[in-house]
Amino acid sequence: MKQQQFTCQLMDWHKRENERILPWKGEQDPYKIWLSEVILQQTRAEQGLPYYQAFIQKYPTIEDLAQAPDSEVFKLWEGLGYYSRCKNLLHTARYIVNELGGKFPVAYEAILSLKGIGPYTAAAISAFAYNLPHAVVDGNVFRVLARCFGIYAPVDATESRKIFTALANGLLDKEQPALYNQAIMDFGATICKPVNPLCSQCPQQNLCEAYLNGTINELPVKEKKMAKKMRWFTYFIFTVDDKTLVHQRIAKDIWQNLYEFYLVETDANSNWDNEKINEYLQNQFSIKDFYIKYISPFLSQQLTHQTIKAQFISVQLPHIPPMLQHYEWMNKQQMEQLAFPKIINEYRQSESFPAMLF
DNA sequence: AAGTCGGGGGG
DNA sequence: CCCCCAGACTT
Repeated sequence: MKQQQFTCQLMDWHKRENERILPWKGEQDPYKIWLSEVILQQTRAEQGLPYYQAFIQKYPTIEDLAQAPDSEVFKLWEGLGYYSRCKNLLHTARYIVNELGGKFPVAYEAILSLKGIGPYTAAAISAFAYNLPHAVVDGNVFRVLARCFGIYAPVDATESRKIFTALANGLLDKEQPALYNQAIMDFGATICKPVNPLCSQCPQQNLCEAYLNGTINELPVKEKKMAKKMRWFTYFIFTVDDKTLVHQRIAKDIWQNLYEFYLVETDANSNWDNEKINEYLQNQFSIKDFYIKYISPFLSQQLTHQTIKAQFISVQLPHIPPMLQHYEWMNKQQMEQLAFPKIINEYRQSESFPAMLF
């Protein structure tokens, strides 16, 4: 039976050749498992590793996390991306502490119902923390199964999930679900890699459809290709004495809950010269008495589905204009507590080393 | 079912 | 430059 052979060869590889070491491997505390899995959603292990360690050190228990202020947790998450994960993490920590007496749910369905926990993370926690027989289906598993079993169903189609999940659960070693799940993900990450997989040293050579048919580069199949948008951000950095205007992003858009400066988004690369800035400040805020300290060129940041071009215009004001009073004005020390998008931090860093300016 | 949400690393 | 990553949520 091919399925049993796959599992047998996978477990054998795991026990004898898998040398991948990560701090959450073998962990059984559901809180730590949960934290690591959320951090690792759509994130490479190497990228998430320092964040995991920082979170565990600062919040050793779920009670510690639940009691922490939002801003502090977002600051710790800063730079990791997909910030709704952080919001849901806090929400669920507080829910478990306040409504469930701090006891992490044990049943798969109960775990799945928590905010920020989907099918993958629920299976991972069930298996790693409680050794329950649920197979994880992540990007690694999609790829490994598509190749080994020659599955051409597109992995990014909702309907295909059922096929892969059913197959994954059929392959699961039900005597040791935690070990099996760890094995298949490590295998996908180190041997059956997305590009240039190490087929020459692969333990599944004898049964891998893609390898035997020479179709490794065709699998897995993806069908969606998202168009990229270009967005032009002009940030006004308004300062009055030692205070700077900041604003928390609340709209349904990128970087929700993070902070930024005063933003003007335009359709195209509009040229903000002195004259246009004068006109804008007078018309919008009735500001006349100001000093333009610096106009930066556009910095660029690539996101998955959009390219951000951001420009920074530093404007010193004699006093806080009435029309900008409802914004937050913070000094340097206060600003250090806030989480900013990467492109803003890049500018802020260059700002503190004027010699390095572009 | 399709769109949206970041940032880093590798080819 | 493009693709992918220990996915989940919203519409």
